[in-house]
Amino acid sequence: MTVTRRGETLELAVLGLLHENPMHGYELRKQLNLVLGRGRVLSYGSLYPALKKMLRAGFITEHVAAAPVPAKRATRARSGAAKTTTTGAVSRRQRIVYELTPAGDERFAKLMSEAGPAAWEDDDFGVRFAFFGRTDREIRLRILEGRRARLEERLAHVRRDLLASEGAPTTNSYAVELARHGLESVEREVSWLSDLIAAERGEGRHEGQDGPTVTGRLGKPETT
Amino acid sequence: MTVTRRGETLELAVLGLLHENPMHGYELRKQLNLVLGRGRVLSYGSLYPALKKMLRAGFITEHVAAAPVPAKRATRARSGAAKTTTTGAVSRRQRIVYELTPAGDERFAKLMSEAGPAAWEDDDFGVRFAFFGRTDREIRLRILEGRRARLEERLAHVRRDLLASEGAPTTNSYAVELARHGLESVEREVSWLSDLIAAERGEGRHEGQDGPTVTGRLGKPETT
DNA sequence: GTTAGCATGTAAGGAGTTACATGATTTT
DNA sequence: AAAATCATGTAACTCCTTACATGCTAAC
Repeated sequence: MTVTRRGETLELAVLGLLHENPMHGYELRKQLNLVLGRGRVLSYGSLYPALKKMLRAGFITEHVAAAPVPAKRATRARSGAAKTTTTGAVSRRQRIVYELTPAGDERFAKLMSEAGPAAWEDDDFGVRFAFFGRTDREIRLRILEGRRARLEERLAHVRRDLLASEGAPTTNSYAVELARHGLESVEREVSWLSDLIAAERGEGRHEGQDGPTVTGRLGKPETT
Repeated sequence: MTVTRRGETLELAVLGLLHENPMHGYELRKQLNLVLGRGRVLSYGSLYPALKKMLRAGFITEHVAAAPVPAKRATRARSGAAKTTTTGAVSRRQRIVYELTPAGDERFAKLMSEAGPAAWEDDDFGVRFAFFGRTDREIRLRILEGRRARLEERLAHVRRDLLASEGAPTTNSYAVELARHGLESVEREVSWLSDLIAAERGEGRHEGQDGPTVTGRLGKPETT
């Protein structure tokens, strides 16, 4: 019925992340929080059932794995002395690692290529953007431009309502200030998008091997 | 059980808006979209049931009213010539106007004074901020500071996850850029809050009659 | 030794969306 | 004449959160 169903967003995000590398739930969630953005924090009550569903659908597989030795600190804390665990290797905390199946891979590609109107909405956009590394430039541009148009539409709408509300008997300055601030941050996102679009277009000809097309603002600030 | 229940946000927003002036559903929704912020658009499927619930609770009353003459355009378009409507005055489209009862007034005051942790969350914060005009400075400060702390906590969390993800085998530049952009806009909100807090503190002594305490950034840009 | 973080789940419930229904009025 | 906007609702459904339940491991 509906062109692009809600709820596929989470699925897409999981597929995308697992495509990069296998992960267990707990870590997956942390990555999802970044990718889903807006400071949203996904609950386990959402994540695990979703994973189960994807398992049933055959998009992912699970297998129990031992957590790798904590690396950094492991050098010092208790050298030999394996407790009393049956297996020779120190039985670490168990975790369930999820991995993409070929079917999941296909599913991911399919969802990514369907860049319908839902892709310009907040969450969906964030997820699709996060996986631009594996998206054709044509689609990248479509999404970026669609998103920008969507935001501009939003701006127009809000500005309109804001003007209308100024005619009201009681003008609430705080509400106006709030709306103004909101407007400003949307405007900022629009210009961010414009930069990205320009960069994407600029790279047009010599497009090729290296991942991200962004140049202007990208790059880690001062981390080494 | 829970300190401040979800779902009270919409109720609070409606109470606050109706406190300013009576309104019908359609208009209420527009105002709510401003106050709820983030470009969220509330559906009627949420609004009307909520209003019904508040009616039952006795916080608001409804009464049918005729829409006022469209005002602006009415001056030119057809001067005298009232169509053929039975009533002397041109029978306008009917609308249901909602008004606050004394009980609703009380309810609003009560909810506003309970500025618990829920008040620093996105939606709740926006609503409370919008009604700062009728909030004590003490509470205003508590909310502003709580909100700022909440955001800073969020920042720390995201930055932590971001660093951790950089150690991953596959570093996804787009995801990083997305997170960076998100971070930036949260940082901007923090400084906005800091300005507001400073302004709020500055006005400390000669606090009094005029509504908003904000001075630095407020004021319509170039409208008139 | 206690707190904080790691790790995985389930059940119940709520809040809100979508889709459906319907119709008047205004603007182009 | 058509399209947009105004205006009010309901029913089904879905996604997600909250609260519960459990236990290991690292750091202070």
